[in-house]
Amino acid sequence: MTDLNAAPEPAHPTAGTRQVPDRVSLDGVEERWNAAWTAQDLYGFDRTKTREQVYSIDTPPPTVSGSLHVGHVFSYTHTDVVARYRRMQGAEVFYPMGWDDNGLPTERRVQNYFGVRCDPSLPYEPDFTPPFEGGDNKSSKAGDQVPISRRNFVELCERLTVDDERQFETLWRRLGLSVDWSKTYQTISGDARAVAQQAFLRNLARGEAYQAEAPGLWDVTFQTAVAQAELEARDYPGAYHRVAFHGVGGTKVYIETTRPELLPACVALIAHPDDERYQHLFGTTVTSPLFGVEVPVLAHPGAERDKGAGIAMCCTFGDLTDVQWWRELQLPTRSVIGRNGRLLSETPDWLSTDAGQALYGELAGKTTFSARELVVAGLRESGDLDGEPVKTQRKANFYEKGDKPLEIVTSRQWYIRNGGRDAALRDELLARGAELDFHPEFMAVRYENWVGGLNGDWLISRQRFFGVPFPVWYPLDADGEPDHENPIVASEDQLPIDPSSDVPVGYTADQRGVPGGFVADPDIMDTWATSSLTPQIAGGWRSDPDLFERVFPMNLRPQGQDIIRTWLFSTVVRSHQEHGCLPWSDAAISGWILDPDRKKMSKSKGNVVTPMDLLVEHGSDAVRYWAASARLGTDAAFEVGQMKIGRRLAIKVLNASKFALSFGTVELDPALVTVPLDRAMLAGLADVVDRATASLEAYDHTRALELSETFFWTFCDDYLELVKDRAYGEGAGADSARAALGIALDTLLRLFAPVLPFATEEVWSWWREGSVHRAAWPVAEPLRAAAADASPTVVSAAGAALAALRKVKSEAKVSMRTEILAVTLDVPAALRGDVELALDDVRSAGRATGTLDLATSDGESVVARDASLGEPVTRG
RNA sequence: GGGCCUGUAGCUCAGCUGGUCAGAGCGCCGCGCUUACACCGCGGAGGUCGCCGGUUCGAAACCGGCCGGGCCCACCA
Repeated sequence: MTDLNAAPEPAHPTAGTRQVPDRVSLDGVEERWNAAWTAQDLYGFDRTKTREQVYSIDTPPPTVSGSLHVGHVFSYTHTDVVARYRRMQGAEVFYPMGWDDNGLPTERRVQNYFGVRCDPSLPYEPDFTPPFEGGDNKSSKAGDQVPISRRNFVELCERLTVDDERQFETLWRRLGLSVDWSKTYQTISGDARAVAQQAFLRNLARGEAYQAEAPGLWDVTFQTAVAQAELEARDYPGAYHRVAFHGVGGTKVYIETTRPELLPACVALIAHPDDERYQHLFGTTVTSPLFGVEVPVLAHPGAERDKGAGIAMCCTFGDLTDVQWWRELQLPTRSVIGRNGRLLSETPDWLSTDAGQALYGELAGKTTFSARELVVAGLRESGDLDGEPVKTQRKANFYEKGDKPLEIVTSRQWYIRNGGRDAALRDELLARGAELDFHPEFMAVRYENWVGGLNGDWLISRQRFFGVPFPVWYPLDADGEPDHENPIVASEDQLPIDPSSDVPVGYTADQRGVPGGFVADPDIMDTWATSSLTPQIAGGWRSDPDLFERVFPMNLRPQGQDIIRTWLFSTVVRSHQEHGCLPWSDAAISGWILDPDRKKMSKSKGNVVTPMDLLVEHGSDAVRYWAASARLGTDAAFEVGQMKIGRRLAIKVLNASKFALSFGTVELDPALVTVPLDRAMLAGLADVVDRATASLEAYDHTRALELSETFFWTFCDDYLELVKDRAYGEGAGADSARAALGIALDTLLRLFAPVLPFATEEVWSWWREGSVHRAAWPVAEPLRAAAADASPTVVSAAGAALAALRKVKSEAKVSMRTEILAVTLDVPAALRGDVELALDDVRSAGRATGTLDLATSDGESVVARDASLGEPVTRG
C-alpha cells in the first residue's frame, strides 16, 4: 500500500492485527494510556538532537503550596496542545516541569505545618525533629514557633513540598500533559539556588546588580522591602484632617493630611511655585502644631494646586511624592515609622520643645492607627484642627500578599538594573519585547506599558529568611561595622552557598561577627529573582552546558497575562544581560478562568471545582477539549455544562472509529477511492488539514480544533450515513468507501491527538502500531491526490438531500427506517450536479427505495415534496 | 486620568482583512431503540448582533460618542 503521509515513521503494514472491542468506552483510558506512555518513555527528551531539531518550552513552575484550580488545568492544557502538535510535526520537544517552592507562601506553610520559623543566625542541626507535623494555617502563632537554621528550614520545605509535587504530578498525568517527567526541577533545589547565585554574581561583576541605601516601600507585616512589580493599589478608607501650622506673627497656614500621625516627621510645607496663595510664604518658615518644629515653606512643581489645600506637608516619608521632594529639595531625614510599622521608641532629637517631647513619649511604640488618634486629640485640644476630619476613600499601595498599607522605610537593598533608571537600557529591553512574538499579539502592549512606566530599578532583596541567600559577606572593620562597599563574593564553583553558615575564603568560622572578621549578607532574593531564570534552571545552564546548548534560547514561554510585568519581563531582563538575547521566541498568554458571575475564580468563593474531580467525572479529554476551545489571551467562563461537549466528541471518535474499522482489513490505498462522494469527502478533509495546520502554526489551537470538529460531525452525521450501505456491500464501491473511511480516520485521529490524547490513542491501538502521539502530523497533499479533482461540495449537497428526506419522516413522526415509496426533491440548480453524483448513496441512506425524482428549483435549500411513505425497513 | 481587552439566541461562544453572517454547541420542544454510537440519532423553535450617530451602494464587522463588564498603569496633601 501507499503510505498516506510522508511520515518519518516506518511504513506500517496493513493494520487490522488488533481487535476493535465490541463495546467501546472511555472508562479507564487515562490510567491505561498513562501507564503505557510511562512504560514506553513516550515523551522522553532525546538530548542528542540539535537546537534546530528541538522545540523547547519554558513551563511555568506552579507554586506547590498553592491550591490547584481549574485555571491551572486550563492554561497547562494550552501548552500541552502545542507540545503534542510540535512533536507530531517532528520536533524533539523539551517539555520539563518545575515546582516553585520559593517565596512567602511556602515559608508560611512550612511555619504552620511544622511549628517552626527560620532564623539564619542559628547553626544547622542534623537530627532536628519539628515540634509537630500537619498543622493548619491557624495552629501556630509566631511566638510558639521553634526557631531553626535556614538549612533545616529548607529541608522541611523540601519534605513538605514532596507531597504537593506528587499531587500536582498526579493531576498533570491524569490530564495527559506530555511532560518528560524525568526533567523536573524545584526552585529551592541546590542547582536552582546555584543558578540564581551565579547569575547574581555575574550581574554584580558586570555592574548590573548594585546595593543602595534609600527610602523604599516596606511591608510592616512581613517586614520586608517590596518591589514595584509586587504593588497593588487598593481602596483604603482615610480622612482629611485640616491642620494649622503657625507662621510668623501668629498667622495660621492650613494643610490637609490623611496622616496626621506623621506630623513629627514633617520636614517642610510645599506648594506649587506658581500658586499665588503661597507666594508670600516661600522662603519663610512655619512651626508645626503640637511638636513645635520649625520647617521651611518651599516651592516644588510636583505640588498640585487643586489637591487638598494646595499646600502639602512633606514628611519623611508618607508617600512617594515625599521621597521625590526630599530628594530633589535635599530635605533632612526625620523618620518616625519603624520597620514594624510602629512609631520609633526613641524620642527624636529634632523635637526640641518639652510639650513635643512629652507627646512623642506617648506615641512611641504605638501603631500608626493609635498614634493618629492621639495626635488628632491633641490637635483638637490645641485648636489646630480645623473642623472635623472628612472621610475619604483613597488608593493606597499594598504588597500584593499583605493587608496593611505599605510604609516607606530607608534601608539598604540590592537592585538589578532593568531600565527603570536608564533610558538606554530601557530602550534595549523594549526592543527585546518587540522582538518577542506574543500570542495574542496585543499582549505586547502590556509589556511596553510596563517597561515604559518603570520608575526605578528592580529591587531583588527581601528581608525574609527562606529563599536563595545572596552569596556575599561583608568585612567587619575594627569597630565591628560592616563594609558594604566591598563585599566578599563567593566564587562560582562554591555555589550554592549560604553565607550565614558558610565561611568566605580566607576567613575562619570564628571570625564571624567579630571586629576584623566578616558578616553574612542577611537577605534573600525575591522569588522572581529565581523564577526569572527558569530557562537557565530547566535547561541546565550551570549543570549541563551541553543540554543548554540544545534547548536555549527556548521556543515558548506559556504564562498568564497577570505576570507579564513580573515573570515575563524579569526573564527577559536576565537573559538580555547574561546571554544578550531573548530567552524564547514566542510567548503564549492564557486568559483567566472566570466563574459564572464573570468574576475571577477564587477559592474563597467556595464554588471552585477541584480539578481532579472534574477530570474523574468528565474524563480528561473532555476537560482538555473545554480548555482548548478557549483562545489564548481570552478569559473563559467556567461552566460545567461545557464539559459534556468534549466528552461527546471523544465518545463519538470511539464509535465512528469502530464503524470505520468494522470491515475487516483496512486498506489505506488512495487508488481504491473511486466514488465521487468519497473523493469529495477527502477533498474537504485536505482543506481542513491545511487550515488546521496553519492555525496551529499561528498558535490558534482553538481554530484548528473547531475546523477538525466541524468536519468530523458532518463526516459522522452525513457521510457515514451516506456510505454505510455501500461500505457493507461488495465491489469497487465498497472498496472505495472502506478505503476512504480508513484514510479519513487515520487523518482525523492525528488531527485530534493533541486535544484528545486518550481517545485517539485508544483508537490508534486498535489498528496501528506505536503511538498516535509519535505519528506524523497529517499533510494535505496525499489526500488531495486521492480526491483527484473532486469538489468538497458533493458531501454537503448529498447531506442536504439526505436531510430533506429525513425531514419528511420527522414531520410525519415516523422512524428514520421508514421506506420512502416516492418522492420529489427540489434541488437548487447549483447543487443539482453534486446531488446527482451521490444519488445512489442518498437513496439508500434515505431508504428511498421507490421513485425519486429530482427537480431543479430556484430555492436555496433542498426540499422534499410529494412523498409517500411505506413501512420501516431494516438494512442488510 | 491613561492603556488594553470585551458586550452576538436563556447559557458558553464562532463570525478572519466590510457584501449567503445572522451561526455552532448546551439548554428547550417534538419524533425515533435506525447492525458505529440511547454517554445516541433526526427535526424544530429561539437574536432589531449593548445604545446613538457617521463612512459606504451595503456594517454585527470600519470611525466617533455614550453605557455596561474585565484587567493593567497612574493617582496617597
